[in-house]
Amino acid sequence: MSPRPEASGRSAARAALALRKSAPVFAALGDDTRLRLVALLCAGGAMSIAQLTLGTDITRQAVTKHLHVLADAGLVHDVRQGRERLWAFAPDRLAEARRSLDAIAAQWDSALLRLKSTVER
Amino acid sequence: MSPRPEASGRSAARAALALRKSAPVFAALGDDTRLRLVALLCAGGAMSIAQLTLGTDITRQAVTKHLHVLADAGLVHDVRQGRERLWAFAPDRLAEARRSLDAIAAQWDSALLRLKSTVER
DNA sequence: TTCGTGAGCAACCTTTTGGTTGCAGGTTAG
DNA sequence: CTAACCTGCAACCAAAAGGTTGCTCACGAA
Repeated sequence: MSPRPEASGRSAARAALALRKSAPVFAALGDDTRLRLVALLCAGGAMSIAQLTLGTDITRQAVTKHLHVLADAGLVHDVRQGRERLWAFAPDRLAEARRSLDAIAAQWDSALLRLKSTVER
Repeated sequence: MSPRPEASGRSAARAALALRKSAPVFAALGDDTRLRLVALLCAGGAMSIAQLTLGTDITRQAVTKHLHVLADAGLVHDVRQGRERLWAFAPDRLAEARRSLDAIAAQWDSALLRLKSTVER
């Protein structure tokens, strides 16, 4: 009876917790500048703050703040190297967020299926 | 030559656009209350504001504001019915956001692969 | 018709956010 | 050693976000 399609039980509660845990990640991604930073670090490997500021129209300090927001959300981590500080993408939290969205979508699909079967009955 | 694995060309630019488009969706999901609302509407079908306020410790007005934020992000839409107004989940934008996260993850994986092959060479 | 209920609108308040400027501290190249 | 460069910290500011209260309006049932 385990693969039963979500009877509002324990697994739903677990999903809700995972969802609440992903909220800060979504909040961190919900900004153009930060989303761009994530994409950059994701494609180009670790970069310094100065490099990340290049190509932006905001101050280095603003970029620093955004990086800290991303770090607090666990999307990014820093490595000190000499006089620079390199920032790198950290994939774990984003994977969690991805699973959360998948869970929501799956819940929607199953709700649609239930509705359809109810109508046909 | 179309399914070439991302040579930083036109398709990358298209992905960047899709990403920027998803930022408002992530911003809308980046709040505990709204995430909970989305999960509710996703599982339970359309609901009125009064119903959605039940089980929350905030005012009906606050819930209304959150619903408007979600509607602006395209995650939810409303249907007027008599004196009530029902809110329902709208899956399209969330699917787009999901694809955006997938694209980021894929970019990360391919970057790792490139790095690995470079090291081995 | 009248009363109860679900909703809209507007004003207001506090906290957070996104951004800036200015200055001080390490590090590395010449 | 010294100058150039990358970074950190703190103060400050304007705008946006999250929330509340108070009032009004529309609908439905009795």
